[in-house]
Amino acid sequence: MDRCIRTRFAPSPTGYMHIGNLRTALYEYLIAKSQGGKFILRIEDTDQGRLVEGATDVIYKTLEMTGLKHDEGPDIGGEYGPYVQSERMGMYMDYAKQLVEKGEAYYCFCTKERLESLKESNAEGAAFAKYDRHCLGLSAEEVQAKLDAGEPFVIRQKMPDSGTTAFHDVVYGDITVENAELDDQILMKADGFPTYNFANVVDDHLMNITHVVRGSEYLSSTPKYNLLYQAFGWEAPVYVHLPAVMRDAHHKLSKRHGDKSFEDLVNEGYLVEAIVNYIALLGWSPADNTEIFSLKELEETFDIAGLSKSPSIFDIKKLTWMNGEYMKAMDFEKFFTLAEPKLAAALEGTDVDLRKIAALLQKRLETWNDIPAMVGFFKELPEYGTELYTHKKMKTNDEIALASLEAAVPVLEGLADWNETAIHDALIALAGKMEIKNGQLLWPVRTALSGEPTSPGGAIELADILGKEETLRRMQKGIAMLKG
RNA sequence: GGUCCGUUGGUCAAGGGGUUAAGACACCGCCCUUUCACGGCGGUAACGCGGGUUCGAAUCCCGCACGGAUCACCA
Repeated sequence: MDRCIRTRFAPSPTGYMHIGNLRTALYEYLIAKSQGGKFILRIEDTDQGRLVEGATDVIYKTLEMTGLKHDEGPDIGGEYGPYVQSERMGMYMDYAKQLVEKGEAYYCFCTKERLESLKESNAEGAAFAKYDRHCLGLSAEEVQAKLDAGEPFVIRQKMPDSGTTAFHDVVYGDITVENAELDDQILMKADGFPTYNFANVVDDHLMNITHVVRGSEYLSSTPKYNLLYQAFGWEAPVYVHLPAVMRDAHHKLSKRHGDKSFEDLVNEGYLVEAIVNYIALLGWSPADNTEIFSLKELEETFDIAGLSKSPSIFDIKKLTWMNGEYMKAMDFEKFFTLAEPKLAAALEGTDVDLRKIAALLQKRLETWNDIPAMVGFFKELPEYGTELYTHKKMKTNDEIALASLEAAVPVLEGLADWNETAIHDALIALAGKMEIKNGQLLWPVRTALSGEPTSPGGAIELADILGKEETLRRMQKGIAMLKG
């Protein structure tokens, strides 16, 4: 009678989608979907200080763009709502009181000042100070009296005095800690709101979450979570802790330190599919060596056993490579549709054939943002030096280049039809007649036409796209430079 | 500092007692080619250290080192 798997993505609305969070969402989605389960979105917006306008929209938009479609959430409802944590605030106190009645939690009236002094007297270089359970000994009458007097209070979880707590994590295996290490953590704050840990446990249980998937930074607080489930008499979820996504060996990826968010990558010209594919492989590997996966294929292939324990460094170079693979595999019409705005912007004011340029670009483009630099010369011939005409492999130098260009001009001038075939045939014939290698003729032409050391396409393609008039003009310019 | 976790090439990683220790990115070389790229072929490069257990250890055990996480009335 295994329950249907339910995972949840519980982001706080910060206004952008962190790559690490997106990967967590992806794995949560895949764990559920690979086994026919449900993926739930819960917005954790209780951090009043960090509220950002429009931030929840970023979350919806990202899930939509990436295809991580949730089955339940604030925007689409579901039978376990509300799905926005701030709307659930009324429900936690009752659960905390349940625990008090069961003797699993207790009221604490200690002032912040007392807690502070506790820490200081305890400090000894060590930043660790357990609560001394000062209020645990209060009798029911004493508690009631303080409550009646309106004294501010918190509710603390009563940890076991001895023994150990063990739990199993799907990624990290069995983990055991001494209960003596555990602090009587606060469940309900003096303002009547639950702490994050407490709200999480209650929410996850109420939403029937079967697999709690989160960053490994929660590994050390998981025993407390587990004890909470036990205190309630609830079945604990399956835990799946994920290693961090790093910027380098020492630092997690962090927006604050300039690392790119999901939307930054999209804005920099990366394809959503490639980003998803790449981050799927950051911390997970399939049974075989496949690397290119659509989301659908991931849903079919994903296996929790492929998750790794150690952190992985985000490598933009590999993402870039993968992005190029997606570009190449794309249907040309789709590629053109996506590339056209960038092309049009870069080549505004010219009448070159954008489709032809796009066709040349598709096999060599890695990100959309590379487009302007690659095609700028179509609009305007850049300043360049004649050293470009010397190319060892093509066996060219200034002298050969000049001869080639001077010979090519009249040939091209005489062409009635201006198309790739005509240009190709004319130039190849000319090279034959001149008894030089094709490259010795074509390299100088390509150079004169582009003014760049590299270009998306060779002499023939460039001449075709630039048109007869502009081609000849640029060749004359080259001739003048070589003579000068 | 206590506790927990981690450690295979520069990066992602497979491999979990016997392997020439996969594959991918990056890098380098060669081929193809009108440049670059694409594509093809090839190359450089790794089991943190020290002890055990074993006929045999990257793999199991114990130490150590290094790295990370955590120890809030933050989430």
